[in-house]
Amino acid sequence: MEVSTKHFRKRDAILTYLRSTDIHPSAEMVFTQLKPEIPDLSMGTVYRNLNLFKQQGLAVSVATVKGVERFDGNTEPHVHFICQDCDAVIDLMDMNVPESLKAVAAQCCGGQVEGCQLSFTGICCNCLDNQIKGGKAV
Amino acid sequence: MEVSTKHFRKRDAILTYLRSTDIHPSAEMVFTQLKPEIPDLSMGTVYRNLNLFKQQGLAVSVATVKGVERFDGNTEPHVHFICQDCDAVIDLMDMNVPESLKAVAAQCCGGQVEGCQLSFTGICCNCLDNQIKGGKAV
DNA sequence: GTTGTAAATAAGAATTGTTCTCATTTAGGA
DNA sequence: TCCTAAATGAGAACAATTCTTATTTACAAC
Repeated sequence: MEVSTKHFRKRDAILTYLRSTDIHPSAEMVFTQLKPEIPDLSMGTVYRNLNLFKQQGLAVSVATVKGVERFDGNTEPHVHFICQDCDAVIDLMDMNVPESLKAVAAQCCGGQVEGCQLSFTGICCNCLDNQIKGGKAV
Repeated sequence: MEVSTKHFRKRDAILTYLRSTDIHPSAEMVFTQLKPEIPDLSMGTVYRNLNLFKQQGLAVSVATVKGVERFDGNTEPHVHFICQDCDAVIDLMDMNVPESLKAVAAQCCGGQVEGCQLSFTGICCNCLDNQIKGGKAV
């Protein structure tokens, strides 16, 4: 009872993982996650398929954190919080970007607006806790 | 009538250029711009000082476009438009991020919000024009 | 002036994230 | 079985960035 043919097993595994997680993984995080169950997976395949998903609109690049691109299988535009300490990329699902802004942006620049991205940076609650409990002076 | 001592001439030149332009240059763009007037400038110095400015809050990193970090000497939070065709990063000065959003974000994630970034992607007016005039099919 | 010290720098090596190349495997049709 | 096109692994190649080291510079103490 195979869900996917052998031919696309890796591609499917990458997309499935991307859709199942909310950690907004980098290519390497995807690789590390899937390697144990797919021992002959290679980084090339991960990058190749992530880029393919971007082209096809099955995934988006949500941020570049310390030089590393982060991906999201949730292509609905939503807001992110990026922790400067642990590099976590966290969904702020309760917030949404005012749809009206896109129209305003188009007017401002006179061009054709296709996407928008709102993200906050700071220290996430976990890292805040650790800083206090661990006595790590800020 | 030297504005800066010889010791800081390069650092100052980089910051001055960064503040004088609105093209949101990459490290290489800064280098290329200043090299003619400062022939012995090196890329190491550009990167070193850009990172220093970021730490000191004199500059910010506004985006990573096709793997290349882009800088801004204007540290006031404002909105950007990124052209997917020519990689231009353009200020949308008429728009501003609702200050209230930051508070909402802090509530959402329970962490400490320090900055926020709103950017739109699409095709800028120049590239739109070129596509039409040049007859380049999309 | 000379000496000493710390910061700034140039040059290029090293590192790292990403893309490319090419030989191999696989699927599916003729 | 043969053929073709797509997917892949492995590692080379590439590009952006950081690191290393020797040199230069400013400036203060002598």
